[in-house]
Amino acid sequence: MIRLPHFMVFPREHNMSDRHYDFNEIEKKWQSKWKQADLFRTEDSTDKPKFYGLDFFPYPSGAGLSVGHCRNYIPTDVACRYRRMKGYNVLHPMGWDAFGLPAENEAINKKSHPKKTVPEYVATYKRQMDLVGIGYDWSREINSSHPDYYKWTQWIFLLLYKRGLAYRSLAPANWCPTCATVLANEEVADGRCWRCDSYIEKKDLPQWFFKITAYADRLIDDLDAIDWPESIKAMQRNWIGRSEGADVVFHSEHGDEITVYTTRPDTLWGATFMVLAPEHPLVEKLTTADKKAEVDAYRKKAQRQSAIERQSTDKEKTGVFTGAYAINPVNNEKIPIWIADYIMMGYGTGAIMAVPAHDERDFAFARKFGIKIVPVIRHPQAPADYEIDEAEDFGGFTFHPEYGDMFNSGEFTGALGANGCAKKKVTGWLAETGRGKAAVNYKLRDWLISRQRYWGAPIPMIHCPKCGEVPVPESDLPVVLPDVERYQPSASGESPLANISEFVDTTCPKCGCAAKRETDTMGGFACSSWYFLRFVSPHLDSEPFDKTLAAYWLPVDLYVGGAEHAVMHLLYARFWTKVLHDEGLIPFVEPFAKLMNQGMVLANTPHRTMEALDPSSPEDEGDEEADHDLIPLFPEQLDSYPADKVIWKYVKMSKSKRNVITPDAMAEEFGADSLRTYELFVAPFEDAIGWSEEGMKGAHRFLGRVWRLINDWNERFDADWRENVSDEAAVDPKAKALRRKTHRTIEKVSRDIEDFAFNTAVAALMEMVNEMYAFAAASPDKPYVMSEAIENLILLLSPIVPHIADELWAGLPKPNKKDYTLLERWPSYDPEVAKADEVEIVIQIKGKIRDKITIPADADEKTMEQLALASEKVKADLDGKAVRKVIVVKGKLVNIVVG
RNA sequence: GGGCGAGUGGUGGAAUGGCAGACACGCUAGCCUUAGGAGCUAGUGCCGCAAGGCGUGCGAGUUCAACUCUCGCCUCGCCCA
Repeated sequence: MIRLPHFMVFPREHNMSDRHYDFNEIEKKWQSKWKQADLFRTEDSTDKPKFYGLDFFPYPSGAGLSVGHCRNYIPTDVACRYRRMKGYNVLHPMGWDAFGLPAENEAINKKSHPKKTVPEYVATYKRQMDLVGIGYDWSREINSSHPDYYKWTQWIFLLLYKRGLAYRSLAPANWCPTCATVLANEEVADGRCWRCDSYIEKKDLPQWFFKITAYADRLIDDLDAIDWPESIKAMQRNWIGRSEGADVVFHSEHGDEITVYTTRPDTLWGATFMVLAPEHPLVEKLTTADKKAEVDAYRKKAQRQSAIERQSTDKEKTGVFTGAYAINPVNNEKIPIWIADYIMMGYGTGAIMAVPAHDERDFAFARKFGIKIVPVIRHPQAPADYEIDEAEDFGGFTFHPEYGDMFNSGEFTGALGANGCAKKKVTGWLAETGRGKAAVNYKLRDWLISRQRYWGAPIPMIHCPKCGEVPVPESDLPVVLPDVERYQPSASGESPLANISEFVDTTCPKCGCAAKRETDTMGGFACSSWYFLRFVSPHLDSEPFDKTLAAYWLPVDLYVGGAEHAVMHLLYARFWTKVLHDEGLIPFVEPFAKLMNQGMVLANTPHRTMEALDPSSPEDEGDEEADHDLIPLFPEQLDSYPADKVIWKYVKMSKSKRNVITPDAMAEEFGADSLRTYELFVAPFEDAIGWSEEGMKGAHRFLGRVWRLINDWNERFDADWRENVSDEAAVDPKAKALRRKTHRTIEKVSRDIEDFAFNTAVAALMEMVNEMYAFAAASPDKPYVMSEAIENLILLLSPIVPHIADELWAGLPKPNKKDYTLLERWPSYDPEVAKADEVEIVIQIKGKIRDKITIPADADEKTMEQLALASEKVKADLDGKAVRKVIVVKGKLVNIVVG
C-alpha cells in the first residue's frame, strides 16, 4: 500500500473554519514566534512567587533524544507552563553534562574527539527539545566542559580541600580495564562497570577522595525533610548503611590487638573463632610458620577474585587457619584465627568475631571446618527447656532476626533481649571495663573522584618535591584542559595528561621551584553536583553563583529524572550542597525539595535466541538469566528470519539494539502536540510504558477533534459570554450541565497537573470535549456556555499542547487577548457552578445493588432513606423482610440491611 | 536471602472503604466518501435467548459495604546482597 504524506491527502486550503489540522505548519510557526518573543526568558527581580523546575542534567549522546527522554522533559514542561499561567516566576533551564566517561567513550568509539562531538550532539539535543516545544530559557544554557563552568567545579574542589574534605591516598580502587580508569563504588553494579559492563578489578593507585562519610548522618537525617519517592530515600539509606554496634578489642595470644566491629555485642559469648580479611595487615605477623605456605597461597587466590565472587552467599565457604589464636575478652576462651575471602578489608575493621550459632555465614563456615558452635541467644518463641541439637535442627531456633534473651553468657545470662536491651547493656559494660566501645559503622565509602581520563575537569593540585601537595591558587583557576589530538586512555593507570609536559611541568605556588601538576581529572559526577546553582547566574565570572539569587531560586521546587541516579548524582549533589551551606554560601541544606522519577519507555523489540542461529554454539548451562541468551534482531534481519522463531520483548530503547524511536519521527508523522499528549496520557507518570504507535494515533485523533470543534464554532463564539452565560444556563438544563462540566474540568485538570497525574488530566479534557460535541450537536443555538467552554478548554490545553492552543487562541474572535496562552491567567472555577443539583444514588440490599434513583444533591440522610424505601424494586425485593439497619452515605448510596 | 513496588477486560489504564472497568487503543456493524491511515453513529468484561448470575493473582479475615484495610501464599519488576 502506498502511504501518502498527509499534505497530499488533504490538498485543500480553505478558510479558518474549514481548514484541516496542519500540525507541521502550526508547530513550526509557533516555535519561531516564541523564540522571537523570547517567551521563556526568566526575570530575576519580581515580587511573584518563584518556581524552579529542573530536569536531570543530560549528557549529550550521539544517538540524540529518544521518546524516552521526552517522558522526562514533557511533564516538567507542563508543570512549568502551568505554574507560569498561575502567576509564578518560573525558572526552567537546561544545560549539558558534557564532561565524563559517557561523552568520552562515545567520542572514542566514533574515532573522533569530544571537543568536536559534544557541540554536535548538543546542537541536536537543542533542536529536538525545541521541536517538542519544551520551553527552556536558553539564555541560561550551561556546559560543564567549558572553562567558564569547570573553573568553578575546580573552585569547589579547592573549597572541599580547604575544609579537609578532599584527600589523596593509596587505596585499592575499582579499575575498569576497558575504560582504563578507576571508578567510584557507586559506579560499579554487580561487579561491572556502569558504562561498559566490563568486570572491574582491584588496583592500588594513589587516588583523590571526597570525605562524604563525614556527612553520612546528615545525609540520612535530612531525608526526612524532603518530598522524594520513598523508594529513593530507602535506597540512599541502604547505600549509606548506618549500623550501630560496638568495636570490641580482642588480643592474640602474643598480645597483638585486633579490633572487630559487631552489630551484636550481645552474642560475644558465642564467638568461637575469628576471621580476618586475607589482606588484613596482621595476617603476616600472626600466621605460624607451619601454616605460612597455605596462607600465602590463599591470599594470592583471593586477590584475583572480584568482590562479587568473594561475597556471593551461595558460594561454598573457603578459608585457612592461620595457626594463631585470639582470646575472647568476655570469657577468656582461646579461639582460632582464620582468614577467609568473604571478609573484606574495606568493611568495618576487616576482621570479625564469628558467632556461628547466630549468623548464617559463620554457621556454614563453622560446619565446614568443624569449629565449635555455642548458642547464646534464646529464640523468643523457643520453649524454656528447649535444647539445641547441633546435628539435627540448627536453624530452627538458632538464627534469629529479632532480639532473644541471652544465656550461656556468664553474668549476662538472663538479660532480656527485647528492643535491643541486652545489646545496650553489654555495650555499656564493654566500655566501662575497657574491652570495647559503642561504635557506628557505615557501608558508605568516601567518594573516589580521580579518573585517569582526559575528558574531565583537571584536579587543581600541584605536587611539589619540597612542599608536597599544594592547591592551585584561586587566582590561577581555571586549570585549563590542554588541547590534544591523542586523548585515549592508556592501560598503564596513568592519565593521558601525564604525557603532556606543557601541562604537567609547572612551578610550585608556594616555593617557586619546579613542580608537577596532578594529572587525574574529576569524574563527571563532580560537574553535576552543583549545576543547579549555576543556572541562577550562568554567566557570572566572579563567583560560582550569585548568593542572593541562589537564596531566592533554590531549593529546586521540582526535580525530574530517572530513578537510576538514586545513589549517585542525588547523593553527591546533596553532599556538596551541605558543604556549601556549611561554608555559608547558601542558606538551605537540601538542593531538591521535590523529586519525581519518570517511568521508562520500552520498545517492543524482536530477538532471537543464541542457539537458534548458530546451532554449533555451546549450550548454556545452569539457569542463567534468559536475557543473556537473547540477541536483538535488527530491522533488516527481521524479514529473513523465521517469524515463528522471533521472540518479541519490551526492552529499554538503546542505539545498540536499534530500537530507538525518535521524537523527530513522531513530530513529523503526528506532530509534537500529539507526542506530548500521548506520553502524558498513556500511563501514570512513574510507570514504565511500552511504546505504541496506535496510542499516538489516538492522541492525534483527539487533537483533530479539538481542532474541528473549535474551528466550527469560531463564528458563533461570543466574547461577551461572561454577561450571558448564567441566564443561558438558568433556562436550559443541558447548558447548565455543560457549564458544570467546564468548571469541574478546570478543577480536575488543575489538581491533576499539581499531582503529576497527567494521564487523568488528559482524560478529563477528552471527556469535556466529548460533552461539548454532544452539546453542540443538540444545541447549536446556545453560544454562551459553548463560548465559555471553548475559551477555558484552550487555556487548559495550553501547558499540554502549547502549539495548537496558541493557534486556536490566535483564531478566537476575542478582543484584548494576549498573544500567547502562556501569558494568560490559568482559568479558575466557580464551586457553585461545579456543584451538581441532582445526583444518581445507589440502593443496595445487604451490599448488593438493587436500584439506582436520581435525587436532589442536597437531600439529607432522612430523605434519602425514605426515597430508597419507596423504590418499587426495593419493595419487591424486601418482600416484607424486617429491616434491621439502614446505612446512608449522603449523595452516594443507601444500604438496607435485612436480617 | 533482604528491602521496596506492582498484579483490574483482547491492550494501556480509571476508581477520598460506597455504582469496578472512566478515558483511550483495538475490534464489530452501519453511515459518509472516487478513495481511506480521514470523519461520524452504535456496540464491545465474562456466562446466558432472557430474567439473572459471575467477576479486580490465590486463600483467609475486618466491615452494612473491600480493587482499596489486615494476615498468609503465588507471580512479576526494581534495588541491595
